[in-house]
Amino acid sequence: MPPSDPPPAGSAFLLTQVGTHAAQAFAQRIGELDLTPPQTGLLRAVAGAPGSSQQALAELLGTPATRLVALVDGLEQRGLVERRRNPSDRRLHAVHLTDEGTALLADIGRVAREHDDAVLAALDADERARLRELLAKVAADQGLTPGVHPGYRNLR
Amino acid sequence: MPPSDPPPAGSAFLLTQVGTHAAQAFAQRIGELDLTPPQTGLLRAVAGAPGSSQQALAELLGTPATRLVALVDGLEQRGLVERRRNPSDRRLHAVHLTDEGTALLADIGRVAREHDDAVLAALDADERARLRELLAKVAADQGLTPGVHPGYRNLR
DNA sequence: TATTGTTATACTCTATAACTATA
DNA sequence: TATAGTTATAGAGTATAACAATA
Repeated sequence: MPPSDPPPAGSAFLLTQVGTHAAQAFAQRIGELDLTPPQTGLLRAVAGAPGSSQQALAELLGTPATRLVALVDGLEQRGLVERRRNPSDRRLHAVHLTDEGTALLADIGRVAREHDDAVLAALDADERARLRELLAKVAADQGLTPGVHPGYRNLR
Repeated sequence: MPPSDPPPAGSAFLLTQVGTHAAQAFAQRIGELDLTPPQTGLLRAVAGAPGSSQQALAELLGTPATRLVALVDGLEQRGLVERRRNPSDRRLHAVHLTDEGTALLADIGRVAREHDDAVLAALDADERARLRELLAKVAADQGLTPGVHPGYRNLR
């Protein structure tokens, strides 16, 4: 008998299973801040490239511009981001974090670290580092943009 | 400078990112067989426990019974599964694979292996085994049912 | 009265297409 | 005529609740 049988459903199934679980757990946890995962991703994107146009953000996240409008609407109504018109090209809406948005981003970071610890509770520091290495290798090979969740991608 | 900085977004983010990508890639691939991921999961569940009632399947997958009705409907119309009434308790509908369903399951296995290879192309055999180990450890700790995708779970 | 399965309905999320304003 | 953003509309997927059949 070989030392270990081939996995019943494949490693990628395990990856999907655990990844989906992690996504659901994060959604629940970030819900405590009254945020959805897409909103959180947008806040992060704006923080990483302040003043981007909505077109640029849509391009970065890989989502239709129309979806971005609704997302920005929600965050703007809550005072987390603001649209600023560009005087030299009044078609553009530059999106910026407000002070409140910046403050919330710190809370998001804290929640994300708690989430990280909870999901990876079974692994020690070395194992987490090893997992991160392996996943980073796969992510790079698969052409994933660092920090951008593929849930925005238009698949049709 | 320390040997490695803490990850910018956390390892669990990477897990979610890669896991979501894997799920999307699988959805696309299994679409070639005119199946959705939920349908695929149900076919596997029926294969693993033939003759289960719809209630039992719903319980196993963690989904409302009403959703199962629609899923079984779709697969039954395509001749992949069949409902058999239990003569001793005519409320129950035992779900079984048809011959066609069994044949399709073999195709699903082939597609799943191709998917596995494509997603994990960046890793050699040892690395894949290590990744599988780490993910299995996390999955067990997080209480995930082996072989059952958490996408069915009712979260509200 | 309890349980299995079904149907009816509504809600959320997202995409496609038409529209407005600026250039 | 082209581009940024918006609004209107429709579709897929899923949940909740009411219902029918059987026990």
